[in-house]
Amino acid sequence: MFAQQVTRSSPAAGQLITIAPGLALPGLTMTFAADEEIFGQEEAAEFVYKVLSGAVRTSCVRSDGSRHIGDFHLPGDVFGLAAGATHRACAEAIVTSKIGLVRRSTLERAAERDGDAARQLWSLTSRELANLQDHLRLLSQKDATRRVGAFLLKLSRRGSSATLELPMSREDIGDHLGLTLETVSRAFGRLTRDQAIALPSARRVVVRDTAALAA
Amino acid sequence: MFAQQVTRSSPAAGQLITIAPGLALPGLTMTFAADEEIFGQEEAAEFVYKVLSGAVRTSCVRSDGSRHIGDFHLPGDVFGLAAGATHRACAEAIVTSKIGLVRRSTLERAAERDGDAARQLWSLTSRELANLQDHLRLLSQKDATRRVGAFLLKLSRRGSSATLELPMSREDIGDHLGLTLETVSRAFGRLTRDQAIALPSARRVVVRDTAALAA
DNA sequence: CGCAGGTTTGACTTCACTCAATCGGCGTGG
DNA sequence: CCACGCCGATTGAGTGAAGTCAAACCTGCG
Repeated sequence: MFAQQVTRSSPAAGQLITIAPGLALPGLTMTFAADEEIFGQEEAAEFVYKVLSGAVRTSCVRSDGSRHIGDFHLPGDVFGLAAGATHRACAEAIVTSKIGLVRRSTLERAAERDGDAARQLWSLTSRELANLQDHLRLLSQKDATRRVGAFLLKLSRRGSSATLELPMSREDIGDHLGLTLETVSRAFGRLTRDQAIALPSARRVVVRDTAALAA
Repeated sequence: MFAQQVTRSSPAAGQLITIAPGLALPGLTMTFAADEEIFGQEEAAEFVYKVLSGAVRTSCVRSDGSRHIGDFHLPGDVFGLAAGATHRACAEAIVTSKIGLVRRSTLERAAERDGDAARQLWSLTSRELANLQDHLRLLSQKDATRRVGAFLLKLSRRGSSATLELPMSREDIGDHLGLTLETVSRAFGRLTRDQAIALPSARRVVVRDTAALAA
């Protein structure tokens, strides 16, 4: 059931990781296999992470055993920045992923030295917060099809092409949107029938009508 | 239907507003009547606000006309900090509220001068983000009673006494939790029957069993 | 070629929404 | 001081959308 650290690569040190435009800091890169844990809930927050390739989900388990996926992180995204002393969620690679790591202490020293770096970090956190507010608005919306549509729309805005390659399963999407995997699947079906998207395969989505998704 | 600026007080300038522990900045205080707008959606974000007394809701209207309440702000809370150039939501006083205002430019100058101030602001934003993540976890939970229970629990942790005075209506709570006002009312009823809370009056809640609320 | 995983589809149930009526407190005015 | 009216809250009946359980279906991979 759980991630096994089968193919964790030996860390490569001495890399420069670009945390924000104009803010590159020394760190290391590691490769994580699918379903491998990057950091755990309640774990001390030692690093800040950046997705170089692959995809990551940050999730936590509720008291009733159900899982909540806070967010998905795609190449270019920085995550683990919002944590306090310990992580409030765990992060796992969805597919094989190359991750850049920068020590928080490195970050803090850079912020102290350089006011511009501090502002970049502040701005990064603010943008993350705005993202979260959007997602909140999405979730407080009830209609399942709209939720899935908005989710796909957000993904499609990231990619250059109209075709999306989904790294995550229906269950992952469900746990992110507060729906069951069956409902997510039915929403895909309805969107396909309504010509809003096309589904060449289960994990490949072609966005046909962005307006219909936003509806 | 909408806020009317009936009793807006003339602003009192030259006050020191405590934005964060050890970060008091010059600003002004204003008093807003119930349902009066503090700032509007799409409005330029000129100030950062702090609740001195009363209660505030930040909300926005979705494309389908329904209202989403992002958060409630109680005395001591700072809001409007996360905004970019313009506000992404509007803020209204729920009851008569005294609000402290500090210009963003004042804040930014303080952050540039003083590294510690910058860190305080960063930390404030991070805490707001963590709050939002909690709320997200709450919302992706389906059970209406649990949502309301968790909401009351969060409120009760703020107050010193076990008795809560709710400034907001059932509809406000519903728009915050993604429920209808009737469902909120039924959840209150169920929690009362289960001895988790007592309801001396509609707007007064006595928390009897915190464990039952968390369940 | 067959297995295992994720995905789709189906039948049934449950829970929240909708619409509607009633209740209750509070302020106003007679 | 009491009666009325207003507004928010509660309660009820019926509907609909998503959840649950279960079976069938791909599809990539050993």
